Amino acid sequence: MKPSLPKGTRDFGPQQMLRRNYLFGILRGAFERYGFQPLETPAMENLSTLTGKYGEEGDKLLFKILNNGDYLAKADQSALQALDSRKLTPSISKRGLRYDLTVPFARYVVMHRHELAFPFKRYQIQAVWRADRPQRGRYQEFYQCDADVVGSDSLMYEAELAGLYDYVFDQIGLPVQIRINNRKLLYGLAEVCGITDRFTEMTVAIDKLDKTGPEGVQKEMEQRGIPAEAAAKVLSSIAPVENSDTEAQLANWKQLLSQSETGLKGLAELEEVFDYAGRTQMSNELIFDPTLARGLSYYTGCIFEVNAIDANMGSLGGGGRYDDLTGLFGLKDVSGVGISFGAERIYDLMEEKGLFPKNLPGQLQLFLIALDEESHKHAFELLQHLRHSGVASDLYPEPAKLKKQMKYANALKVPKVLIIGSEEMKTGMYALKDMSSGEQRKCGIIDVLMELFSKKEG
RNA sequence: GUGGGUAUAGCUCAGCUGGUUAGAGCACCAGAUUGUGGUUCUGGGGGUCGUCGGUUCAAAUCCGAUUACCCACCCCA
Repeated sequence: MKPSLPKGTRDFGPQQMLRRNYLFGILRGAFERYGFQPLETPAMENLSTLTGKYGEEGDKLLFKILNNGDYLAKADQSALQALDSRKLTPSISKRGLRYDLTVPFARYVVMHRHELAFPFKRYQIQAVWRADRPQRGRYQEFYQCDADVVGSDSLMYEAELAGLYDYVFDQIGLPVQIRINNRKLLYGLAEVCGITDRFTEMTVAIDKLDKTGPEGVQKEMEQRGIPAEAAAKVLSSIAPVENSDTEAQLANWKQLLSQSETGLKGLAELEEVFDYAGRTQMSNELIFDPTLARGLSYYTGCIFEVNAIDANMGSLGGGGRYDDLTGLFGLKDVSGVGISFGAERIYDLMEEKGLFPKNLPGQLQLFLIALDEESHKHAFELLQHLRHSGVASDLYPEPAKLKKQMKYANALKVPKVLIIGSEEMKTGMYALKDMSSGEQRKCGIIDVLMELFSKKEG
């Protein structure tokens, strides 16, 4: 049998994993520093938890798990006869793979509402699965990295999440632009233009601005049943005003939305977020962007998106506030706000820009090579000392030919090799070789340790 | 869900309108070099040409079906 991989899935080899772990480590550290607590939920959920949460499209993309045992005996016989897959599904599958991290999180919050201290802040880094057709940068199994707060409508959290984005991308060494808008402001715009019945259509169209340009958006809105004049008004309103700062832009919008209560509320929220954010030190820019819409989503307040400054890649993360996340599970009026990091894209960009450090945590640091039986035993003892001193190290399983062992060390990409023969064993002065420069010198075990630890810090 | 592409060595791919024994680069193994990898040179191993069927004296090559993967759109991360 020929080994193969299901479509849209990937193996992550050792070199890739070291890099992924480095990135996830930065995220984990940042989440924890900002007071978010870790959470993991099962790979599979009851189908009843998942269906109906992602729209009709989403339901089609759910991976369903076939029931165990004689599932056909318990199947809906009439649906089976009629070859009606949709009707048959609930009777042969009661579980599915998680589609995102937000819905399982909402389920968790509702189930544990009496034990949790609100506001509850959690982060979650786990794989999710979607039965989408794969394409470039899109997989059926991929990781999401989310941080959410539920149980408070304080706008402090919006500013905090912007700060979290800033902190993470600063640590990674990737300059970004953090954009913020408010769905209420967009709703106000729809009110002013008289198209509240086409609000979702409007946001979906606006979302495509950077892809299709103003003409494309105009066309899209008209196709979706928005009158041409109203569409033109929407476009002129969100068009960038040259040489104007955030303050001036917000003032401008205040005038535009003076007849819309919702719109003004959105503006006031944005002002408050900027007030909080202004009291923090940020390395990246937080800018108001009225063209940010975030499509069909369930967001109801502030929304975010992050883009790399000098790379034309899609967004590296996004998020926002949703007023009634847990309502679907019967817990009303719990406001939440959260963000997500597009780890796969961030990874690709880091690779492209060479942002991964050369010495990654977890990488083997030293490889021991022994040349005869006696020195092999000696090396084995030495190895235990090195490991207990905190050096990630290894030894070839037998005193094979030096060439063979060197070749192995090279394949492992280990930065340094320690060669031990009878002479070295007697004197305690080992041959320490740097694999990239090829330089080699004799040194005692203390020197070896000093060399490795000084390297680690630098 | 709609449309397109590809399938030949472990990997990336050549192989013209059908015609001897199916090739290259990388990788692998051995030697040049009995205490030095990565670089260089020499040699070597490795393929039912995705699967099934059809056309033909003859199919990796033409035709059909099928399976798998990839790419684009929709949507999304």
